[in-house]
Amino acid sequence: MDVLDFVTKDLNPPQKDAVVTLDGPVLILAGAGSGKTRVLTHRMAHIIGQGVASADEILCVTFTNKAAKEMEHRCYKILADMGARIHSQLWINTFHSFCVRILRQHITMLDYKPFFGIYDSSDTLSQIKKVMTALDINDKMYPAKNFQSRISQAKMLGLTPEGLEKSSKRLMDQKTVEVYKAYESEMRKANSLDFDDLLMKTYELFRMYPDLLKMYQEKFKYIMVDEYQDTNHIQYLLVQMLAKAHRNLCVVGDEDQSIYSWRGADIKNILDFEKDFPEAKIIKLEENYRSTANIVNAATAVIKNNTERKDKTLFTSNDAGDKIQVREEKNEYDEARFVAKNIQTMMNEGEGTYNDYAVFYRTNAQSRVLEEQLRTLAIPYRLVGGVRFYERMEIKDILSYMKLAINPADDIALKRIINVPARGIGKTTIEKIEEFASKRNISMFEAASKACEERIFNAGTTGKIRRFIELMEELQGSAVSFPKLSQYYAIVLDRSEYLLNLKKDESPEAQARIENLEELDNAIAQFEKERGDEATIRSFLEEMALVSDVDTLNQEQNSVTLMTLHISKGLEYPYVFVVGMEENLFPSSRSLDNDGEEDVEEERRLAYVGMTRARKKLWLTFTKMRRVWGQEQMNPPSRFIQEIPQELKDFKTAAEGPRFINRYGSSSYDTDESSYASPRWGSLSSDRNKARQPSFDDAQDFPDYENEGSSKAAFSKGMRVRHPTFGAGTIYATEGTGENFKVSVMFTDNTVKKFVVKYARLERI
DNA sequence: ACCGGCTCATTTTTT
DNA sequence: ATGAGCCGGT
Repeated sequence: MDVLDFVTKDLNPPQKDAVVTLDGPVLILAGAGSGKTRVLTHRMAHIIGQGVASADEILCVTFTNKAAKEMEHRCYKILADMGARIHSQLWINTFHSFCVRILRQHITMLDYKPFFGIYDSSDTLSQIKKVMTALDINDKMYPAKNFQSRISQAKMLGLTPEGLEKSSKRLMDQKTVEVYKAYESEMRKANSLDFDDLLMKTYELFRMYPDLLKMYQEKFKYIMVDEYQDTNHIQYLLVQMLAKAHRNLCVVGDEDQSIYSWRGADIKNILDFEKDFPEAKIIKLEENYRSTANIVNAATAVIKNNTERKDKTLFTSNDAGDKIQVREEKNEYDEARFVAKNIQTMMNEGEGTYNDYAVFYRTNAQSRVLEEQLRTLAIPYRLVGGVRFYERMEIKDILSYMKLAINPADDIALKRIINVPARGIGKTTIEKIEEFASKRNISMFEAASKACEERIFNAGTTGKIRRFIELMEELQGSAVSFPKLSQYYAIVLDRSEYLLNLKKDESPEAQARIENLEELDNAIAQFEKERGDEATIRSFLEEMALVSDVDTLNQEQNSVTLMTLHISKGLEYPYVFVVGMEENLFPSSRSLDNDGEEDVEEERRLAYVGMTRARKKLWLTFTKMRRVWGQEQMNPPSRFIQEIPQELKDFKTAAEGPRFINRYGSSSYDTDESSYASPRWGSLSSDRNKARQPSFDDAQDFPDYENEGSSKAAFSKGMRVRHPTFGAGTIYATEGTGENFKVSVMFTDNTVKKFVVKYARLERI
């Protein structure tokens, strides 16, 4: 069988079209359950199988590690089935891991040291607090969280501090600019990047070095972006930038499943794709293979109420199946019991396994009651989301030891562990070190060491600090001499006396922490197994920063899944309960506040996402009364329930008193209360890696790229230069020699950028 | 340096 | 209702 037959067999016509159309921009509007991943993987296999491009000339970007892994797995599988040989690695990444991959190679061109650290949002927040202290900004009047989100928003728009300054004139923004600037310079000192930086710096890199960009533009002959409706502006810019040379950009998404505008996703990116690429081919995948007809039709009816969407209608040839079960209960306890009882009953009737059931809710707080009721009926469940593994205190602590050992400039890591476990180095001492460090413009680690030499502290304190420094120096040494990650982990646990301290403590919390550290040990073992020689301390830290949940790695117990509607995207279950379908909860009251219809539309998309997760049967429940923040509230049933056509739903109530029956116009409410009337129950490596990866310098594909600019006439202070992206400017500082010769240029708009002359296309003017 | 009580906020979550 | 984070007292 030839490649074409192989990759298109068992596909419907639009799917086939999507797999076959390789050249030019393609927009695939993929409805829920329409076989999107299948199309993407087959398309990749098609490209590789036909030999149009090799595996490493295709860039595929997704949003979550999970999606990337799944895609990679399926892609390798079909390639193997096809008998295709792959000679290089596939570039299936999340946006962030793609950027890390680029930056790991080229970040020195942005004047960072090669092994930058990655800060998660809590590290970022600490950093912002640190900066605010230095700037003497009151945390009460200006909460650090606000700055964090503003800075993040700016970065998602691709705005540097200077860019932000120009773009806005409002008062608070002036402060934001100030904090942003200082934050930026602190991050540079710490040689670390936050999540937004990963995207932003990559964008900057490509803007500063057009030749480098060109190399990647030419390398990636085909680009595919999954979940395009969730891209934010900087991601959009990156994609546009990379796709420029070949214009072989294929984006896949569903505007009806855009539920992340509140974190910067811009639905316009998908809605306006045809404006960006007028020659784009539009392919709609509208046939749903997942759900019963009743579910598909109900979801379709709901989403039809949105105005901001493309013309796309989901259909299915599946059986009608059961009607949507709409259920009213008295309060959230009864609602939870209804869910638990139904699962129990169905399980007793032999309907699937616990894994087949999922319960979705709008807010995390709703999970508690559900958990109680499931426990009461001894139904195993697992909660997805909530506190993430790597965000747990003990995990972050130990990782901070490792981070600091590798990057002594990481002040945030140092502050985290200098007195954990307690070493008698108190708040005052830490503040003094911090002050000392900022005065001399050195890292806190250096400052601590200098402070000891210069007898800044009394003998006792000096001794304590000395011991900490010695510990860290030892760990720095071990990082080199014990290259095996698992060994190193054991050393850190031991030498830091972290584990010892927990073992002394006999509280159940300490016990749980020890278990988590064991879990981390397992994760490390797993990581070593997967990566082999590449399982270095650095690659592990990177993995921990970029991979969300270790929990999902192991346990495969049979249990009911509880999660928010947001997390449910991309998943499917035979039996789904969506609870709390009430106005002001879902749609949330916030979305109703501003009378903008936009916000409600996003909630509606969320409802659509939730409903379309169900394969066989869907329950939607609401309550007459619910306790929210200690207050009893009565809310009418969600508009989304009412938007489902009468004939598709089966309404029952177990709540006495006035009913919302008229809102439904439903006549059927044989309450079936008997079974629920019972009284309520009780409460309830660096160098080795370098050698392996082809570095920027030996990019043989682009011979002229290398030579260009490298031997240009010397640049010196005061010289006027022109940069292809930023225009004219003046050199006001130079540093380094030979390959490392760098110049700082101030452009006409007062922005300053530092270039590696060898790679920047600077022209004298 | 540590603990305990107080205030406050509280959609949604990835990386 | 609940938990996290902060301030102030010991």
